[in-house]
Amino acid sequence: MAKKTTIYDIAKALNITVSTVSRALNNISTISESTREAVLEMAKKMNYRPNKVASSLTSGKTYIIGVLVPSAQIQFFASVIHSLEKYLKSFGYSILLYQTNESLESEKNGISTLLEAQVDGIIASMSLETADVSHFEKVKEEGKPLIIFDRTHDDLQSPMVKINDEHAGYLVTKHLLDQGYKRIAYITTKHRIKIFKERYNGYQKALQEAGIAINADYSVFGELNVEGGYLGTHTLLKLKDRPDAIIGGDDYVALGIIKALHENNIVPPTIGVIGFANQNFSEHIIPSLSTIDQQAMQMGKECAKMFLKIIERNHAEELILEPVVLEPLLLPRASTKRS
Amino acid sequence: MAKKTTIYDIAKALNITVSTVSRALNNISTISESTREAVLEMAKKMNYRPNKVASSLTSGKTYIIGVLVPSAQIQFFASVIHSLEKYLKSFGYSILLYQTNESLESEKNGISTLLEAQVDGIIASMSLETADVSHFEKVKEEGKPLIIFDRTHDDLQSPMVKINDEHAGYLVTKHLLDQGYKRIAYITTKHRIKIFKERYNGYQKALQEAGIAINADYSVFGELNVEGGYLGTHTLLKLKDRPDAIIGGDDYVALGIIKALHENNIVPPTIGVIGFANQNFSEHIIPSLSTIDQQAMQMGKECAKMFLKIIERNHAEELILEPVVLEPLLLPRASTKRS
DNA sequence: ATGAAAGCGCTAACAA
DNA sequence: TTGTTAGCGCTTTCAT
Repeated sequence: MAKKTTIYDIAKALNITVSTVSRALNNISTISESTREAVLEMAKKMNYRPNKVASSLTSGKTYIIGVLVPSAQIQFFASVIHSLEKYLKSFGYSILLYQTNESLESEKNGISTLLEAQVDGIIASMSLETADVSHFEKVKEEGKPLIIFDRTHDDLQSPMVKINDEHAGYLVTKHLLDQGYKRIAYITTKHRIKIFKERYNGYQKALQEAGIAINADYSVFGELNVEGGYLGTHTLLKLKDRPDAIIGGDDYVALGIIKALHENNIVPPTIGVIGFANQNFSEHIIPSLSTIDQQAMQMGKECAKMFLKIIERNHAEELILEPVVLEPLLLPRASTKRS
Repeated sequence: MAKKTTIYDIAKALNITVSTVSRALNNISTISESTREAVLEMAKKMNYRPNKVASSLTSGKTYIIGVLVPSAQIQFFASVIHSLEKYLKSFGYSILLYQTNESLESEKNGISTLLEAQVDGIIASMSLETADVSHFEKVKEEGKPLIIFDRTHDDLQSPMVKINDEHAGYLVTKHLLDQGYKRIAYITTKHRIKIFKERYNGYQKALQEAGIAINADYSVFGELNVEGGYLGTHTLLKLKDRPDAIIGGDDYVALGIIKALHENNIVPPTIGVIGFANQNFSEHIIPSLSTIDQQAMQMGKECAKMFLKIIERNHAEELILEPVVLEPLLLPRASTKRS
């Protein structure tokens, strides 16, 4: 590979100076149309490709934004990433990805890595392990915008985008009650992440409103996956007073619930089953699974918009924006439909 | 935010020069243990954070590698991204993500964006639209490694990682034949992407081997999603000589097939159904879906390994590595099981 | 083992 | 409108 062309080469070829070339390339006001065109033409002719690293060093802006998530393999996060990248790209930003794999240690490293890469900001969702959040404070110490989405934390004051999880829990429970279910169980995670707690609160609230006493046996805390739903259901089926509906902490849990019920020759909605997250399979399994849409795409877009808004008024650090709270969407389907 | 500490500040504080600090920080051989420790201590004390942008400018390495995929929302790609990031991270690399959304135009922009960001290499899978591949050549012109995975292209000579798709198609068909199915249909995409063609070739090959004539009516070309499978199945069910098994171009197509069968009160394996991709729901739906595992995680890891290998011997451009071809894995499950 | 000094490619005052 | 000139923070010869 021949040595790469720089603005110096263009300047030399045109007998002008680098600053003029720079101005032409960046389309800065005070430049004559003729030289601008000449520069652009020569740039193309010489196969010039701007070096963003160099420009970042001087300007202090990389146009890269760090995205820190538990895992790109979790569909919800994949959708948020998709949406973030798609939207931010149109504003000239790229996405530097870091996965924590639900580890606090890795999360700390992630913050460091992204900061060292001089990202212009970080959009993050916490790992399940995260209790202490001081590593996130470092982002703000560097004066860079930090936006937290979905998995938030009380100790961290920061702009955030989330969904109304309590309402999600409420909606789900209310829906089951409306369908005539009375003994409603809930299989969820033992983790202390706020959103799961809030959903659970919504569940309790709906039951209380309906004047139904909360049966402790109906709350099962396990893993948030197919296995968790499966095992939890077996526990529930052993009860003298079996539930007539089960809420899964997410759609995978719900899948496990359906599987376990099936083994006992029970097909929803005989026992109603509902999940959270609207995974792309949920609509298509048989019976189709009732669930809550968490608006991952919308969430990505809102994060991006928030980031851009903060970047615009460049005294980011000071102002704490109001959290954006998206409304969960109930998707009633066959698995809860009593006709 | 106070001005950030640089190696200059550390040098001044310790009354040594920046070069010494740099050496200490980078753990370069010719440094006395005592000064190394002193530097490290002072660095910590002064809250020093290295600026990778600056070091990239001099060293010419960013330790960022560009990942260009159709969409992070497609689970296969999400898994590859997950795997890539996870593995490469342990070697000090970060991932800059670019999605083409199946658009050629966007793919070209992606290559430019990544190159301008001075990535150390690009790992890519082509968009469905991609016929001409000249934009990929630019990566190599800059002397940077380009690794193509899964969706490859005949015109592009480059290190690649793929799976044996013809064999995947063969395996699927052979499995159905072994289960006693005879009239095997195939619902796939009209797109000319190589992998789909190859799978189809495998299907034909297996039928030929079994001495079964290929019935043109049994090949349906539609969209590669649930809807495609659903519509395709309705077409197939109208045939006088109905198929007794249907292969779906991927697991979503298979989901659509099952859905359509269900509406006609047919439950697999009465008509056998099998897919490709082993989506994470496939194992858990009822009946569980037979499919092919495409080893997304493995593919990510192989790409990463290949990249590292090329980077090591730094005369990358010259050598074309042998393609890594992963073997597809048949996962026979209930949807095809004739007992 | 350490220091001095020249850049990497670009931006952004300040001058002209 | 264009040119001059410092850097940005770090790496890396070449000296010492």
